[in-house]
Amino acid sequence: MSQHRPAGTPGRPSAVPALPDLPEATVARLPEYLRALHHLADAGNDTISSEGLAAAAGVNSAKLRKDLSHLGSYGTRGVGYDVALLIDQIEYVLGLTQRRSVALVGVGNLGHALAGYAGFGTRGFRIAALFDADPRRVGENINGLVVRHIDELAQIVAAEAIAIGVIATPATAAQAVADRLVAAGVTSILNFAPCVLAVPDGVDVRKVDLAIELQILSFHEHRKSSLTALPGGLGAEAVGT
Amino acid sequence: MSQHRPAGTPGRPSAVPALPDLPEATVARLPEYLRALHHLADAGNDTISSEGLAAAAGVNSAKLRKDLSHLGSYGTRGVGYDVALLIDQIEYVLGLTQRRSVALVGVGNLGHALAGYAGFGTRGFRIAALFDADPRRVGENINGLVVRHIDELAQIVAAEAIAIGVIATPATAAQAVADRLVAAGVTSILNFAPCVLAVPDGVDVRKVDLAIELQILSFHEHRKSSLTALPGGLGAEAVGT
DNA sequence: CGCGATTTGTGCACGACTTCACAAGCGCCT
DNA sequence: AGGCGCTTGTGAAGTCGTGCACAAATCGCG
Repeated sequence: MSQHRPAGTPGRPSAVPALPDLPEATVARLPEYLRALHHLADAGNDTISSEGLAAAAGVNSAKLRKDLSHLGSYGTRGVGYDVALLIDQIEYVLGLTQRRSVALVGVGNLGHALAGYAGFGTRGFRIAALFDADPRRVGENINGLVVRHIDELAQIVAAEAIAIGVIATPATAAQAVADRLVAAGVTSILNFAPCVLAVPDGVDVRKVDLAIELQILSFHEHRKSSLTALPGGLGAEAVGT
Repeated sequence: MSQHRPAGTPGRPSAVPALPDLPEATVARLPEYLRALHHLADAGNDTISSEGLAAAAGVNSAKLRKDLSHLGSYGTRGVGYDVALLIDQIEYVLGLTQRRSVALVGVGNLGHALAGYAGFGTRGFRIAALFDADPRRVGENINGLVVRHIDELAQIVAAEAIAIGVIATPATAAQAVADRLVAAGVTSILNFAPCVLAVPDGVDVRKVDLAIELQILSFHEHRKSSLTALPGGLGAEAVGT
């Protein structure tokens, strides 16, 4: 991760709250808090205690308080947190105050599903363009978006100021696609292909590999079954993340 | 996680190599090593150094050696690791020597894609049954599997000895589905619904939330853009995981 | 106005994970 | 046989994350 701190962080005019550099573990949990908060808000809650929010997000309450304290002091002792205010704060920190456009490359099995996934739209993102290398898929209309040929990628990414790319191609094509995305100016990539991507410094990559998740569960299954015939409960819940 | 250690671990007959209790972080990386090893094997490599494998898996070589050392000593100094042997060892530890059956609940947008995803089959898993609550979907044939009504879940999970369940339903249905899976005997759940699941001790849950991944990337985008006009490179690659 | 109940924010100790650096081991070449 | 180069396996130090426990702060009530 980046180590640089903005030179003038202390004593700034507070016009913009300034991004504190959060621990990566905290960043990974903020979206979960955000989801829980929206849920609470829909249920009509105006305030929520750290205990309550922690339960809704499935974490320890001390951890939650520490996470939120990194954003600043937005709770009231004896009362709890203002739900609406906290939502605003987290959305600001996560950069969700502006809807972010993403480019989705690879409209196969998984790509199709992602293109149609409503959760992106409701949580701050807009799929701005679909690409595929297969000419037979180009022109297809998915959810109101037309699939374009990947050769148009650079032009459209630039025109729409897209900074995030999603790769849902086979692993063999993923590196080439990543290279094209980076060349077009994308600086964050979500990779669903089961392979490691090499990208320049300054480009962030996150990977989601569905088979890996199952293999991790398989390990725990294996472990449990090799422990049968032992007295006492096993006690395992919410493995890893 | 489980704290119990098998009472008789030291001095066992070594008929079965015995599962060492691995650090969770190591377990999460083993599948990645496994994928890289298969790739190397396909490319005709018989042995591989920790440096080489680490590069292929996108990790630090010291970390890789420590991870593998937890499985036992399967490398040769001055030479490296025997690819085939290491594949066997990792597959054994992950419990992939037997193909594991999984039940997939929810055949919507995402469920469809998962049902058709070839990566499961090639990496140790078999989708043994599909379920949905919507009668209009029941009976549909996806990839050679017939969608069944969720009321049949208990019976089929028992009959096929299914231990792993995948939830690809809307968030509103996820907890109810999880309860039914657990009641039917499933002890590991992969949850794609954006919500927290409550399950009894002894049941493992892993969660994949696509929007959360994007939100984490969004944070880093926000951070990068608030750092422009600063001298020097930013340097960020392979954020978290 | 003061007191008690409640809840946040945080210092601190602990544990987990990472990374460096190097001794020990292995094979090859002479 | 012996030495040299390469690579593993691991001690040790450092970093990061977690969770307890409590002081500080706020509200409501008598």
